[in-house]
Amino acid sequence: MDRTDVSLIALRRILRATELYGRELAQAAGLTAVQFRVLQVVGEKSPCTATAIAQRMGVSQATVTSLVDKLVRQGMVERQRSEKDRRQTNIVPTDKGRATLDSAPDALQQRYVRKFEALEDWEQSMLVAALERVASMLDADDLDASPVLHTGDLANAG
Amino acid sequence: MDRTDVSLIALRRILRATELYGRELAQAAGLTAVQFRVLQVVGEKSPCTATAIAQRMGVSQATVTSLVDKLVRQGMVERQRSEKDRRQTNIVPTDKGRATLDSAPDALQQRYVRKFEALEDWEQSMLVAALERVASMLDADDLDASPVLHTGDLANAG
DNA sequence: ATCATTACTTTGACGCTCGAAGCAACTGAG
DNA sequence: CTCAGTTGCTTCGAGCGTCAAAGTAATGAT
Repeated sequence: MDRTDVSLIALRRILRATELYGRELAQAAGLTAVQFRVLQVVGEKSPCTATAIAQRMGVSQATVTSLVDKLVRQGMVERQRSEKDRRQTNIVPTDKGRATLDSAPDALQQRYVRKFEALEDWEQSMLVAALERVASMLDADDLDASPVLHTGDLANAG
Repeated sequence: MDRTDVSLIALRRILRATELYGRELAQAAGLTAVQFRVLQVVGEKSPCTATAIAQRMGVSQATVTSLVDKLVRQGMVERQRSEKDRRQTNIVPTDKGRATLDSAPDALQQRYVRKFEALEDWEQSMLVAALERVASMLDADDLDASPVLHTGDLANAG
């Protein structure tokens, strides 16, 4: 087993961990992974249009509509007709939605952040350099990326 | 933006890249990401039972049955009753299935492998150490991990 | 023989995803 | 002002992935 394989295995462990994390998270919140992800996006930038969410998540508008429907039905978010442009619908989290976000276990990300911040300064630098290196080795061109871990569809967890 | 955020963003880029890769790959092969993943697993360990695939992929047997059905319908794999234990069904790739595997673009992994192997010795060591570090920061307990990149369901890519 | 276990398939239900088509509102050219 | 084009979102219809539960078949232990 050469080093290339070892590095691929480590990558796979990373993917796997985030995948499982998504399911865990969703289950704990009573939502699916993707629904939770929408809630996260809405929570980050509160007056948030459907199109913005779609672009952010890399899915179609139709998909967002369906996801938002479900979140509305569960009282997590609300639709509000925009005053400026009445074609737009702003999607805002309800109190319940915010509470869900705050109380989400966030086990994985928390664990990661805690461990990361416990590292020595030079170790942090090394990890950042390595991760960015790997990222650039993997992706051709780039897109927005926010400091929020999530697992995409992966997750069509049923 | 502190270093923790930077590291999270890099992680997200990695996840995103592998996610997109899965779709690309699948589309090129005329299969979905998950179907292709099954084919990969079958290709790796050829006499392969449904249960083995299910465990390897972290899904239920029922799901594997449904996925294998689709691969059979497309002539990618065959079911063969085991001689030893006639409850078991061995799933083996057909010639077409092997051809599909061989000719799969494998763009991302190829790109990664090529770049990784072009690195200096010490750089490889550094990356491996960093990736394993991150992996251990993310996953609590571990499971099998093979040197094959993929994106799980995540993705229920439709 | 019989009962429990194992391996797989079937069934029914749900979630995610999309493209296409539709509706409502805005915008710009004339 | 008006009409055509564009934009933002929703609805509809369809396919895929996923699972739990129930069913079938074969093995194994007693």
